[in-house]
Amino acid sequence: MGTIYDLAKKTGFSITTVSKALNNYKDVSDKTRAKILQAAAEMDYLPNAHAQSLSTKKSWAIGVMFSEANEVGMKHPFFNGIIESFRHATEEQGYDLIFASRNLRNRDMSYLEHFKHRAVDGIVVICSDRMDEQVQELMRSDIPIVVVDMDSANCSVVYSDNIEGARLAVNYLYELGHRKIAHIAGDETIDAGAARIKGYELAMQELNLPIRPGYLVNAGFFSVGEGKQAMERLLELDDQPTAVFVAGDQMAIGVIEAIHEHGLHVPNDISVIGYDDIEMIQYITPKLTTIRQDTDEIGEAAAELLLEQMTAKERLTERRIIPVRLVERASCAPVKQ
Amino acid sequence: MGTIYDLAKKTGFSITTVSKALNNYKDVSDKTRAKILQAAAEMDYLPNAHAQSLSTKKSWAIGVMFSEANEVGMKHPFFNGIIESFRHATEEQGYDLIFASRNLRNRDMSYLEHFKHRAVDGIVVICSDRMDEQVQELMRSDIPIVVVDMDSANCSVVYSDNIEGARLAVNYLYELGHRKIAHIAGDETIDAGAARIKGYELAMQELNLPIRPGYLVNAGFFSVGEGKQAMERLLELDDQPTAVFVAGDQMAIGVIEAIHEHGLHVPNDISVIGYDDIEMIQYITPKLTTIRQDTDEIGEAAAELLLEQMTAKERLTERRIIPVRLVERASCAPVKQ
DNA sequence: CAAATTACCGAAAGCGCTTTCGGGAAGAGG
DNA sequence: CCTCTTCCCGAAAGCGCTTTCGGTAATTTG
Repeated sequence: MGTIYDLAKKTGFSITTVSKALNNYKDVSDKTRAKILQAAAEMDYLPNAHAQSLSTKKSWAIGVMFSEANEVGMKHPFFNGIIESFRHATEEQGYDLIFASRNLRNRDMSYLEHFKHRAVDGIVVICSDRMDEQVQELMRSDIPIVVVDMDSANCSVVYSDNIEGARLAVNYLYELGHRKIAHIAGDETIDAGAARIKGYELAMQELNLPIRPGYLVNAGFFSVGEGKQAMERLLELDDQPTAVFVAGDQMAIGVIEAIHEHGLHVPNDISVIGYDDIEMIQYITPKLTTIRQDTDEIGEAAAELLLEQMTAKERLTERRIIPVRLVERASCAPVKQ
Repeated sequence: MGTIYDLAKKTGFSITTVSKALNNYKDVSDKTRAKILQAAAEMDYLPNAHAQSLSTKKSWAIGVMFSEANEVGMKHPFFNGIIESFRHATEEQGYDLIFASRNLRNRDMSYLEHFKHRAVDGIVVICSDRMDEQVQELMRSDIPIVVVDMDSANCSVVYSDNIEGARLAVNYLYELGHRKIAHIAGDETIDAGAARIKGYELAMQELNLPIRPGYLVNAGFFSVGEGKQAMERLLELDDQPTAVFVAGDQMAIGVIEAIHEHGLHVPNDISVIGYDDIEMIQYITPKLTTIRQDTDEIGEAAAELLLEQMTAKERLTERRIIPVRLVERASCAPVKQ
């Protein structure tokens, strides 16, 4: 591979000139530039990123932090769609992604510390838990940052229009004739959960529908199992809902499971609508009608907001809310007379 | 944050001594070490990773390359399970993962070049396409490397016991009374596809079952749609199989869809068994019986093989084959009389 | 008590690159 | 022909850290 010293020796120029030629400085003649590039190609020269970063204070790396709350990490079907799209967008600008550990030579360190150690140019955090101390610390720092799926006044954020999504869901059920509409909700400590609850309440109010006792049930953190449990609570009610709006697709899978185990049919007995539009719900029975979050667009928006800060070299606080849309499949039907 | 120069000034020692104290050299007294560590803590000192790497030639970073063949990247439900477990294992040893782009200041470069540029300590590639020129190049290099889901004599590899897996599947169907067993296969250019075909043929031979005309159908690259198409071909046969072993879960989903659309029932009319055990198949109808690949163990084994090389600082070529097991669910039934 | 260890510390070189600044040569202008 | 630009190029400092090697002071040994 070699260094610029080797290149300098080989071509007879100084390392200064070599470096300039490589970096397209204008004060080197076309002829010498050509010679140097030629020599570089011949010896497969590649600049050392660490030396460059040390000297320029720019690492061309973006640190990514996943919420580890549920220990799924990159397996999360919604988050990994976002990160994939984010990666594509930043890759085009020449950035690499680094997934940091919290372990430095067996010494524990926070994500912020690790990112500072690595001197990343920016940080993306994909996390729903606003109480996470690690995330708080990142947000307080002065490194360019964008956080996804969570709101904050102190840094750039991007998330879906959860209130509108909830409204879409409720209105859709209403138009199918449903009046007894329940909501299986995500925990209120999670922004997405709270916003969808709010949207549900708003929509119900706008439609002059009462939220009957027990119709708003907290199902925690979006897992299949929690969804199932929540639905079982609804099925115990004397006054059962005819439709349920579920705050997440994974939960909705559990919800459908519970309904089926109860001997009821989806959607003939109970309609269910989910949220997210993760891939697998196209393959369950019935195919789930849901509110689609556009992971591609979320990832791109996040990249955009972060790149903006990195080139401006200052923190900005922009909020980007991505529209959602309803995807009609087969889990909702007109209410039975 | 500050540098070791600041620390030196603050404590009155030389930067040499500061560095030694920080790195637990034994030729610095306990007293001065304590002072220096104390000062370091006070000023939130963190070593600069780039400077360290430049000086030590160790970056504590592992480059990861995903097969981009199907453009799913980190969304791939099987691969991302592996990478997640790999990450956990390497994190414990203090390594960070870097997902490289192929773009360096708008200059195209290969993954190998990029990894050299970043001076990673090792590389993990998760890829099934043995023809990928990028992967070939990585394997030819002298950087420690481990490749997952593919065989090679030139570097450390880890993959599932595909032959045994296929055999398990076929034998299981046989024990249920099936004799007309078809195989919907992955493409032979993919190691996993080829091995499962081989296992299928072997098992059929061991059981003295003929592979009837049209019973071995190539379904390409493991997608739902390709699986569906392949099954439609099987359904056109005069002599339809009573059971089909499908080389991947995603394909199996398509297979079931095709069977259902044909008015037949799984498993009463046709049994289907998949491969992988990705999460979503627990939620489809019927729940898919499958051969489970242990992504956790694969990721750990890959980490182990790579760490071994990185500490030995030389390339090794070890092959690790991870056992599989059959997970019985509801998509297979005894053959109809 | 002199000599030989041992314990502790620092000067300096080096890792590979960028960037400022100055200087010489060539060309332009009068 | 002389001065002023413009064009190219290189010396040197600096980025933050590691590591070798040598030196002094303190300690041990005989």
